[in-house]
Amino acid sequence: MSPLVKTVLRFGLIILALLILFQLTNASLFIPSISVDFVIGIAAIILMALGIYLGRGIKKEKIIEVKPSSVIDEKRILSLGISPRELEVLQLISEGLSNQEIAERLFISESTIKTHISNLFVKLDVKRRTQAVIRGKEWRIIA
Amino acid sequence: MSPLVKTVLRFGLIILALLILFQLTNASLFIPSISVDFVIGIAAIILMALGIYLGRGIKKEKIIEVKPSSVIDEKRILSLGISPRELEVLQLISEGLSNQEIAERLFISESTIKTHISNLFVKLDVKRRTQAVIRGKEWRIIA
DNA sequence: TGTATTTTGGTACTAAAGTATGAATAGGTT
DNA sequence: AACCTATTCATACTTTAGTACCAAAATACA
Repeated sequence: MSPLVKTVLRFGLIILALLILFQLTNASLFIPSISVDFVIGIAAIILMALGIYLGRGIKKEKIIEVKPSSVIDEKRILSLGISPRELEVLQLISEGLSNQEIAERLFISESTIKTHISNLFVKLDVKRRTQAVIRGKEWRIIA
Repeated sequence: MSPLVKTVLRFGLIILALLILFQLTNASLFIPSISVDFVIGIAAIILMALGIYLGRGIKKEKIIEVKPSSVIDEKRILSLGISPRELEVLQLISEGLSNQEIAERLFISESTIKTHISNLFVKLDVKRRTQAVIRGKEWRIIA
């Protein structure tokens, strides 16, 4: 089901439930055999069930927002002064590539890769590529 | 807050809300200036809010159940023939330690660490420690 | 146009990682 | 006892990683 359909259904349910409640209230006023307390009880159950259903829907969307928590923190990248190329290299390091392989992938010399990596280590405050990957993920600057 | 306290609070809220509702209902019957529709409206809002709050709690627990999906696959460790010591070394590699640091941590020589690592690489079918970490997590043999 | 940053690359070096091979020891199994 | 596996360690070696220092282009920017 599309989100739109779901939303329409939800609001439809709310309106329907409210209508039924008002009708029940009126009925209870004219038909003494149905106690007001009974109506209130039914109303309570219906509305709480509705609330739980709606709350679930709200939460579901929130979960969807939370789950892809691997959103890159652009601000931190800027504050660390990490250049786009350096970030690209870091990403490839995290994918398990060697300096040679990264160089071939980016069509530049291994020498340049080493420069980028050395600069990265300073900015990330690490000593090894394995630590760089951990930091990169900790600080959400790579996926 | 502990889960027990939360549960008590929740049910306390439910009872409180119901009591208020019944009181309001009685009041509306004897004081005509307060319309029944008004009471029903307030009841609807309170109960739906309560329902959403309760539903949120239910969902939160479900999320907690889903999150710790990183259970170590002991069967795969055995099938790969990875020894306890090798696994220990792999874990420390994944924490960003150098061979020297791993050796000091485990009170054995760096030479032994290299042996373990070489054997690990064969079993994991990788060429570098960065790849070993990726494989280790892919195959759920490390956290 | 001048300036700052990024990107690129080189050389030379040190350090770390990884391979290959062999071997000793301890513990558990048959 | 004989056997197997895990663990340990060493030597010698090759490869990769990483550092230090420098410098030329390219790019962006005011």
